[in-house]
Amino acid sequence: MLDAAVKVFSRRGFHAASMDEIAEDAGISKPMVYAYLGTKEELFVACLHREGTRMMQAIAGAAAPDLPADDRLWRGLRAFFGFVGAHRDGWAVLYRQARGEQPFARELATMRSRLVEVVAGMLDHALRAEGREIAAVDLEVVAYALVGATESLADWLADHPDADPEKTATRMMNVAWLGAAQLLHGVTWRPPAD
Amino acid sequence: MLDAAVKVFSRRGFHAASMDEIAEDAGISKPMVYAYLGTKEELFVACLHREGTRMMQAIAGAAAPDLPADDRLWRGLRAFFGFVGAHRDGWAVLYRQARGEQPFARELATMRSRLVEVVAGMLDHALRAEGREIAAVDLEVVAYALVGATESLADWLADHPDADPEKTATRMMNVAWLGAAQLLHGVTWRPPAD
DNA sequence: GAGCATACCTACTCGTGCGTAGGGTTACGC
DNA sequence: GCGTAACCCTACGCACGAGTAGGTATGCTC
Repeated sequence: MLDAAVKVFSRRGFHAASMDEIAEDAGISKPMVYAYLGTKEELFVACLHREGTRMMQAIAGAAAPDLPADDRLWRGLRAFFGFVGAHRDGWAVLYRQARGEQPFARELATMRSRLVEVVAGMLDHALRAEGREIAAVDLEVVAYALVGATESLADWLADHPDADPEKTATRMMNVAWLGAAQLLHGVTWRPPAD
Repeated sequence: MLDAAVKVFSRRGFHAASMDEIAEDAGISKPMVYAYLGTKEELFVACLHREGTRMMQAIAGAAAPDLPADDRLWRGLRAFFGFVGAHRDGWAVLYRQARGEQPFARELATMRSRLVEVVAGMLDHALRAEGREIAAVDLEVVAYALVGATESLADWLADHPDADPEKTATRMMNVAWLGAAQLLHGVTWRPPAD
C-alpha cells in the first residue's frame, strides 16, 4: 500500500501526485487511503519515514562501529549505493521530492544531519587515533561535503539504471577516502597568497 | 521585479508561491506581472535563467582556462561560494526548488551537466599533462561527486548566514583537491578482497 | 476641452484536487 | 427472512489559486 504511494510520489512529485492516482494504483478507493493512512501529508511523511528507516538500517547494519575507518566507510558506502540501486523510487521520494517542500525539509534535514554526524564521528575517531584533532566545525563541513558527494552519485546512479552500485561505491571511495586520508595524515591545502 | 519573484519562490517553493503574493511583494498588481512576464512557469524559468546565468558568469569570469588546474579549481570554488553567499535566495530557487519539479528539472540538469563537463574537462586536462588517462565514465563520475559535494556545502553555507564563503571554499579545496591530486598521481583505492 | 491611448487595478471565472458524506453490499446472528 | 454491523464505493462540497475581462485614471494630441 505504501509501495503504491512511493511509486506515484516518485513519478509525479509530491504536489503533482493526486490521492486519486495513488488510490487507483493501490487498487483501492480514496476514502480507504484516508481511513488507513490519513491525509496526504501524513501519507508522504509515512513514506519518507519508512524509506529513511530502511536506508539507515541498511547502512548501520553494514558499517559496524568497531571496524577501522576505511573499511567502515567502504561498507557503509557499498550498502548505501546498493540500497539506492535497489530502491530507486524510494530514493527519488526521499531526496528529490522532499527537498524544497517546506513541511518535509525538516524531516529530511534531521535524517541527513544524523548521517553527517556519523561521518563526522568516524573522521574524528580516525583523527584521534592518529593523535590529531581539528575543529568541530571543520569536521562537520568535511562530513557535509562527503555526504553531498555521495548523494550526488546516488542521483547519478538513479539516472543510470544499468550502472553497477558496487562500482559506484568504489568510485566514491576514490574521491572521498583518498582526500580524507590525506587530511588524516595532516596534509592540508592552503589558499595561495594571491 | 524578478527580485520579488526570486524572494517569494525561495521562501515558499514553486507551488506554494502564489502570483498574488509575488505581485504584492513587487508592489504592483497581478495582471501587470502577467503582462510583463507571462505565466507562472515562464516567470519561474526567467528567475532560473537569470540566477543561473549570473552564477555561471561569476564562475567563468574567475576561473580562466589557461590557469593551472589547482588554481582554476580554487578560483572557481571561491567565486561559486562567494556567489551563493551573496545570493542565498537565488541559490535556494535555483537548486532547492527546481529540483524535483518535473518541468524545471531539465533546465537545472542542463546547467548542472555543463558544470560537470567543465570539471571533468579540467581533470582530464590535468591528467593528460601527467601523461595519464582514465575512462571517460570515471571522469564523469568523479566530476559528479565533486559537484555534488560543492552543492552540499553551498546548502550548508546558505543555512549558516554568518559563515565565510572564502573559508568554505578553502574547506572544499581540502576535500576535493587532496583527493583529486592523489588520483592525478595515479594513487587509487581498490576494494578489499573480502 | 473632446478624443484617444496607455498604464494599471478590482473583481471575476474556472479548473483542480483534497477531504468527506451518505449510500450500497456482503456476512453473520437470531 | 430480517436486523445489523463491518466494509468499501461513488459522488459531492469546498478552498485555493492561475489567468482574464472590463472598468478607471492619467497623460497626450489637436
